[in-house]
Amino acid sequence: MKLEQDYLVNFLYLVQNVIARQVNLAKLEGEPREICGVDVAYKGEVGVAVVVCDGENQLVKKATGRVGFPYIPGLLFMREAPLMIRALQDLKPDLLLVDGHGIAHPRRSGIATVLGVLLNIPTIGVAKSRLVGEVIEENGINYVVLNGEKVGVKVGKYYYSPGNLVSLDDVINLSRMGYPRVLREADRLSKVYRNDLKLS
DNA sequence: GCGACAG
DNA sequence: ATCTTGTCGC
Repeated sequence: MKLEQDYLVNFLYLVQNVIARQVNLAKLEGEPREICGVDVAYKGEVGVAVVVCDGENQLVKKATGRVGFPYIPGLLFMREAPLMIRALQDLKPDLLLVDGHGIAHPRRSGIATVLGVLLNIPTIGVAKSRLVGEVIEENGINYVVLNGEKVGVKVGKYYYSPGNLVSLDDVINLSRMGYPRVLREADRLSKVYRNDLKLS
């Protein structure tokens, strides 16, 4: 599968626009009790999604499967969201951190937003590099501005943006706590399981 | 046409 | 993301 300029891309853009319209940027209410992080590692065409959670009972869940969709900037969700959803299974975290952007996206529909809307849970996107927007400093905060609107913040080398059911302030608060442990663990474990793959 | 472009 | 050697700095 190597689509490039297909009608499928336009269709997926339409899907993202519909999802973006469902986003709710209301402030998170109360302290999230269970916070999870999700990431994916690959071994060729096979992907391993890992979810790591903090809270009452810490837990790790994973899902493995062949990934048939290619990586296309702006359509990352098509490549990784399916496996991430499988790894999450019936989990309903109070907050899910996703490796990638939220509304700091061309159509305000990054993978964190897609997961947040589809699963109807609070999500925040944490990316290692910029996809869109410009970074503008204001009152000591480096905002990611898109079309004149603040859609996220940059702290160090990381970009944080709302996925769904969280406010920009919630995102700023999280960004001030350093790179999330659950994400670092999800990243580490996904690679561990990836390496243990074609063996045991 | 050219450059940019999450993972 | 993944591949992949050596090198710079704390």
